[in-house]
Amino acid sequence: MEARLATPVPGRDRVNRGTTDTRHRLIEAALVEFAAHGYDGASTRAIAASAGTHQPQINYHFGSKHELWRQCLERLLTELDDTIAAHVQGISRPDEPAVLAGIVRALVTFASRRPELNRIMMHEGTAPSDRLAWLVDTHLAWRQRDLARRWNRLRDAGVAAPVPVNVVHHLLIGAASLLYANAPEARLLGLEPDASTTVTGHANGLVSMLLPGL
Amino acid sequence: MEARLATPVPGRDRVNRGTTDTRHRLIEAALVEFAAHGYDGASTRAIAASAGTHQPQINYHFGSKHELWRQCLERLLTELDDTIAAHVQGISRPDEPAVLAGIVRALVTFASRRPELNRIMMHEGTAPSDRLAWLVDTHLAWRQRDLARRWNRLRDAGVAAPVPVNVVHHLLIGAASLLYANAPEARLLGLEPDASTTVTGHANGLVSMLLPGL
DNA sequence: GTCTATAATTAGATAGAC
DNA sequence: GTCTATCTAATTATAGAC
Repeated sequence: MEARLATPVPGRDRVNRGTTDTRHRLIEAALVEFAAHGYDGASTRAIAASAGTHQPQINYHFGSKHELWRQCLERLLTELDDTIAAHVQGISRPDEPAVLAGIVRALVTFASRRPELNRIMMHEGTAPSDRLAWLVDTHLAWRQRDLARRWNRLRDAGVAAPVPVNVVHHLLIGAASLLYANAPEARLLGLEPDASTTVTGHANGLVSMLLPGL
Repeated sequence: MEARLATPVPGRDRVNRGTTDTRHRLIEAALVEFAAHGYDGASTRAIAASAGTHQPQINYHFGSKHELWRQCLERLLTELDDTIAAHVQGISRPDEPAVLAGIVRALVTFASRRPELNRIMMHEGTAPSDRLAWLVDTHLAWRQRDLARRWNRLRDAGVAAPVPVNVVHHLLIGAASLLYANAPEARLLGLEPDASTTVTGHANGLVSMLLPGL
């Protein structure tokens, strides 16, 4: 593993910043490390250093690395739901096609602003584990079923592209998020995943591909 | 990291299987481990055990974990090129739209049969590293440029969907491969990424989405 | 609640017998 | 070329001072 960070709170000793503040900084630092290097590749020392504190704080505040990871995902999925809700509420005439278009735009927007969720999902999805089983049972299954129901109705109505229901979830998530999940790679290729023109062009193109009858 | 494997060649001692045989078995085992757990998460001990040999064999045959990883990618990318070539050669009238359709079908087919390449790419693309820089320089950049040129011509001809060139590479790869890269997740969701009906439906749907004017 | 010190385990790489 | 034994460094988690 490449060297990354080693600054363990320079100078100040035993600063009490309150429990919620340290917890939030640890979660924010952890979700970035988990996203960049995967669960096994992320070290609790690097996370603590990035949060400006020391490694044993993780076990004090969360009990274990696993529980810290779990709370990172709760945070990220809450933010995703907030983003989707905001996009869907801003629709003038909310019929079914417009709502799905709003969800697609929300997925692209969120992936660009918070690439960490899709990065972690892509790391976890490559092998069975307790973490993956928890993710699927508590957060992924109902989302996949909800999209499948919407897709079936839109296919029947003739507005959706001829994509089978059993592949549409991963096709949509992959098409919407890989550019941002793999942003370090995209930047080396000369692309600009962070540019607002990139994101809006991406969202518009994906919506018109998925819903040609809109 | 979860426990996985611990069977270190039971019984037979110092069996000389020839250098190429052991090398091939190590590469095959390594690419599966790298795909499942990422570079940092994959242990050379687990790789060697899965290949039916011992951990120091990796350094004997490859010099380092990094070089083993590099040779895994050479192997996988060669197989990808073979798959694309086979799909493109089988086209009766090879005009530009038909060739791109063949490439798309090849990407979906290969992702389903050899999910390890896309898994490793998704792991590596989430953070800068020497490995990522090597991947982009020697294997990814020309592929992205080739697709961009094809896409520009097909957009001008009016057969391609209204997707900007700067996002089409990741949109296509993500849409084509996430279902198989994250197959362990998909299976927990009740999907069947390995079924031939899934793969052909996926490929057909993606082609008609990307090339509505075909 | 924060910090230092450290225990217990595991990592990749090397030396040398056969 | 294969195997055992081992070195050094890194990992997560814990004990206890302040």
